[in-house]
Amino acid sequence: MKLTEARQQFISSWGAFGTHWGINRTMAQIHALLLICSDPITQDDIMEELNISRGNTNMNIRELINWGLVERVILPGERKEFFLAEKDIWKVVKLIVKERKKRELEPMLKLLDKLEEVEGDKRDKNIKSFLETVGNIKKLGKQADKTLDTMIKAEEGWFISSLMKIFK
Amino acid sequence: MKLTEARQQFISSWGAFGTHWGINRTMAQIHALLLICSDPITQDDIMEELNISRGNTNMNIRELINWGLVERVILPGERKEFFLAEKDIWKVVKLIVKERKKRELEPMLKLLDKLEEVEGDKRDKNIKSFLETVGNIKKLGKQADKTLDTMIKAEEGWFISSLMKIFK
DNA sequence: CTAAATTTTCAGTATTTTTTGAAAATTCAA
DNA sequence: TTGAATTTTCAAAAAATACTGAAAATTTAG
Repeated sequence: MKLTEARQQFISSWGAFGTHWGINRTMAQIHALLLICSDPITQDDIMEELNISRGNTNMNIRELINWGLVERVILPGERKEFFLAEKDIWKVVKLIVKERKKRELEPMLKLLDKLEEVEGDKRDKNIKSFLETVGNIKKLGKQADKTLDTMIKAEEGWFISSLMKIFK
Repeated sequence: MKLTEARQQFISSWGAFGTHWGINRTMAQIHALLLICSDPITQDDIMEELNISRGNTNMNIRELINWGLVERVILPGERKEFFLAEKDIWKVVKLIVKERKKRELEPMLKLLDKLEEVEGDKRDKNIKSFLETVGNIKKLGKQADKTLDTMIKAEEGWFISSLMKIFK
């Protein structure tokens, strides 16, 4: 396989992958492209490579920057802005986990706390079932939250070797 | 908060949660409803509670059954089919992980294997960068794959206590 | 300051995804 | 069997989401 084709496949499947994870296709594709470029590239480079409009490119780059996955680079003597992705995959994973934990897991846990205060006779079958479900989800969610916190702080080497010990 | 309101909030936020995880809103809402019902319920119950059409209900129940999250129950003396969700949250998580691993992680790893066979001079900056990115993602992906396999087979108690040891 | 280059915004458009509802298929009691 | 009850399918409609492109805002070299 030629590099050009390999790059295209990587970008397109990373994009499809993203859509299964609540990230829009274009954002994931731009990210993929930046991941395989060793040097910073411009908006126009991205527009050309992915065949997308200026507005679309701009908005999605900004979002990638918000996530901390991409940084703006100013090259001396150049008028245009350049963009560069974080290449350390472990850092990438941690950034994504951190962001999604904040956006999704934490609000969910807060809601579950509130829902446990539901009023009514605890012996009522419906209430019992509701509280049981909510309680169990919360328990697992809290554990996941702690584990992810540890992971976010961890060095890759340390984390992987800890996992290895358990999961040989 | 009254049970009715609490149930609604739970269902609606579980639905929103699902959309961030590549599961459609309705499927997640039906799942939420079934999770908090101790007894099996019918399609019509679901349609009424969630205000959705028969076709939509039917398709999404079927999908939940495909995932192994819900089972069809035939009650003696009843003509209609009833549905019941797996209530053990640990099992639920394992079923979801198993399904998504199969649908997403495994195909991705297969693709990365293929992409590593790209032809060309390994000293070319672009090829080098491409191979490095692909290789690193593959390495992490393989580790994740192994860890998830262990998790899928594990008992909750064992798994959580193993995590506790590391992540105190 | 001026104006060209560049970035950002956003209303309108296009695309994708989800939902509906009615018809077709299936099931099952009698 | 038969036909009423129930489930399933799927084309068309609606809703949600993403994208475009041109105008506005911003930046910077001279």
